Amino acid sequence: MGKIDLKKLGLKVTLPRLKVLAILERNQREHLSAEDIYKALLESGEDVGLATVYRVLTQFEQADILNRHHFAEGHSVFELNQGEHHDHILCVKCGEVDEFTDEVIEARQDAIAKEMGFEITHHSLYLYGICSACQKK
Amino acid sequence: MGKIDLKKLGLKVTLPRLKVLAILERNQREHLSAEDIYKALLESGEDVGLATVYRVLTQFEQADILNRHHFAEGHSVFELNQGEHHDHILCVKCGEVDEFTDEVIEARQDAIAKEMGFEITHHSLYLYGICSACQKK
DNA sequence: CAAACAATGAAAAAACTTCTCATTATTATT
DNA sequence: AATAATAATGAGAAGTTTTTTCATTGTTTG
Repeated sequence: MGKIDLKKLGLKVTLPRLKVLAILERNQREHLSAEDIYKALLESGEDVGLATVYRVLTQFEQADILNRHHFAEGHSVFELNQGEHHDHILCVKCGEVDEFTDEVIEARQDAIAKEMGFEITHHSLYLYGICSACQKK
Repeated sequence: MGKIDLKKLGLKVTLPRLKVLAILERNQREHLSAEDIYKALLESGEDVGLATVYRVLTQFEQADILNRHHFAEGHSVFELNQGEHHDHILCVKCGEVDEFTDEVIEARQDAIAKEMGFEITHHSLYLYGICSACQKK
């Protein structure tokens, strides 16, 4: 996978940015909140302020390095932009998050946006339900 | 449209609840935040506390009287549950919100949830883009 | 290596939401 | 219509999440 070049994105190469990036790369399957990342940094003995974490995440989002999600939790979570887009399905009981993609849905979304005169920039689709493990409890 | 019977829903019929309901009914095409509703009440000369507005909205959500949405704004917005489900398309420039429904997408969502072993409870789909009016600017 | 300027940490502040608690209102029952 | 039981309310405090401010530090370009 191609390394992310901060300089090319107009961002100075600083320790906080590299550290946040490292945390995200180490947790590619997770959806981390700003607080999660901040705690992970503290545990690694890094001295990065929470405000900086928020700033860096916002910059990374604008640079399309990562995606921000608003699950029904009250705070944002982030994941590295891994090239192929995907959507999410979440368990309302245990909080598990799975991913999926569906060509049919993608195509319909584009068609709908076109019909309604919108130039689509992005979308968010979250399915909420009870996962198989929680159904058995 | 059938009037909403708070009593049948296990909610006592109180002035704040009726007033919030009236605001929502008067703005069926809008997506109002708790603050919006609170301000609308103040402007109507009603003496309702913000905490009550939040409480009532949460109760209405649980009673399925309304839907809560988490657009990419950082706060919840609400709209009366008008029977038929619909999704949303939002303009990232002017903030306009339009609605749509698509049988194909609905069906695929159910199929995907089933495939993944989920018992689906609800979903949220938001398309973001630039509306036709803003494209011309 | 120095100057220009952007990034940082810490703390304060802002924005949104929930909680606490004393008071008031609603309801079912007289 | 009055009462008792109980739920709802308003005000403010407090909790969360996020942004801003500002003095200091770090990065980059030439």
